[in-house]
Amino acid sequence: MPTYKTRAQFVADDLRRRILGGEFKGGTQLRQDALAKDYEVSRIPVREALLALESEGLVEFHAHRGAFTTELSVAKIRELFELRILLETYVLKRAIPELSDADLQHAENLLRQYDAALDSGGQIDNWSDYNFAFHQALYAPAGLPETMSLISQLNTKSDRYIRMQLLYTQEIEKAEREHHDLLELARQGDIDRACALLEQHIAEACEGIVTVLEKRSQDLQEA
Amino acid sequence: MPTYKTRAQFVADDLRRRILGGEFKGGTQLRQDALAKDYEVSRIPVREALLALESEGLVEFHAHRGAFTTELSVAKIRELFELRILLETYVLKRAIPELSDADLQHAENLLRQYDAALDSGGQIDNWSDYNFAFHQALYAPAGLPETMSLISQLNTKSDRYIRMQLLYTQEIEKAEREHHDLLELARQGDIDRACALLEQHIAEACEGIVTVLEKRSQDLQEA
DNA sequence: CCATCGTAGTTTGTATACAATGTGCAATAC
DNA sequence: GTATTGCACATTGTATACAAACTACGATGG
Repeated sequence: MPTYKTRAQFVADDLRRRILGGEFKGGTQLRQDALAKDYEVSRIPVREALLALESEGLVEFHAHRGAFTTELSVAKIRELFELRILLETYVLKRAIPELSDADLQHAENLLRQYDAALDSGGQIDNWSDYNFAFHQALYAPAGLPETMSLISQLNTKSDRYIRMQLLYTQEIEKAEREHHDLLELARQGDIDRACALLEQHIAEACEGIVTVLEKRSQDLQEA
Repeated sequence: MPTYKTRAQFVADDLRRRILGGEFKGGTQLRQDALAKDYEVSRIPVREALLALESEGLVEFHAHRGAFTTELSVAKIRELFELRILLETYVLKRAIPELSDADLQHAENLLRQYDAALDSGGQIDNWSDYNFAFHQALYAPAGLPETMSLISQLNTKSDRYIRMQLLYTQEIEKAEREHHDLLELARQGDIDRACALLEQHIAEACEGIVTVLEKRSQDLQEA
């Protein structure tokens, strides 16, 4: 918890937002000089920001050639989502027996805010944040911070594609219903069915993304 | 695969080696100026190296206060090793059906080099590298690069403690025998027993480390 | 005597300037 | 006409210099 935010962190946060928002197509070079001008800082904090994003898997550095935004293949996306299933069902299983009333209340509050935001016109921009916050609320009581960190990583990497899917399909309501069901199963302490639902929840999101990607690459070939 | 090595990468590699080698006790501050003098470079590449190590979990940055080497609690070590069991048995299960004769030969060659190095006086320094290379040889055929990357991360984080354990106990020969058994089970395609052995292999290493750590902290309290 | 504030000194964070490397185009040779 | 070489330019990587923030210690007030 840095009490103060350095310029490098500020640039990193904003660049992450822009990349995840889809502003740059995969493989585009991020010129340090241009970004430095954009943010009215020198290239040093920009470099540091890019290095931070590299460690998150959002950009790749090639020595003396610069930073390029990464693009995931369908195979890697499937792999990421398989990992998410493995890790997230693992923590959920550990978390459910530890869930306190306060934890459940907290998760429910998140869902309510969420529903409210949906009704007042879909704010897709920060849907990902809400989404992860809800999952985190269910997972955190397991008391496995390292695991949570890995899950967070995986979510960041796949975030771009989740947003893309949400733009093309109307999956938010479905995900939302599943979230309510998941919370209910967690409340009942039904570990097996909760994990099964979670697995399905993630797997279907994956398939949705792959479908969109393959459709889009077909469109590109036709054009 | 950078064709050329920048100074930042060189410093990062050497610092990683030093940290994992136990040169710095947990929580010590790494002063950029001192390191810059050490390596006869400016502070810029040193900063970048420290940032890289931060993303690997070996150091922590506090804004305007600098970088400190991290120290893992027993709870976090247990968590890391649980994650290793989860992920490594997962890839092993996927890898075994894909293992070609060449893959098995490669793994066996690594074991031989390893045995030879052991006989000619224990080279603990690069034991970790050999160790990971062997495991990687068994896992790689699964064709799951993202998963391998996570496993590699977890190994890096726990590496220091593995070395420490090896210094205090004579576990290398035992690990080595288990490696031979693991290879044999993989060759036979016995997924269940191979995964069970792997799980035991990792879990026992974890217990060994925890034992050493708790003994050491007792010694410190007495002193 | 303890707490709080201010100041000096140290260390980090960032800007500017320079060096090193990669890229692309043009000129030349075949 | 094509391939190769060399040079100019653009971009990254690093050094130096400066600004900002934290720490520690002592002075001042309660």
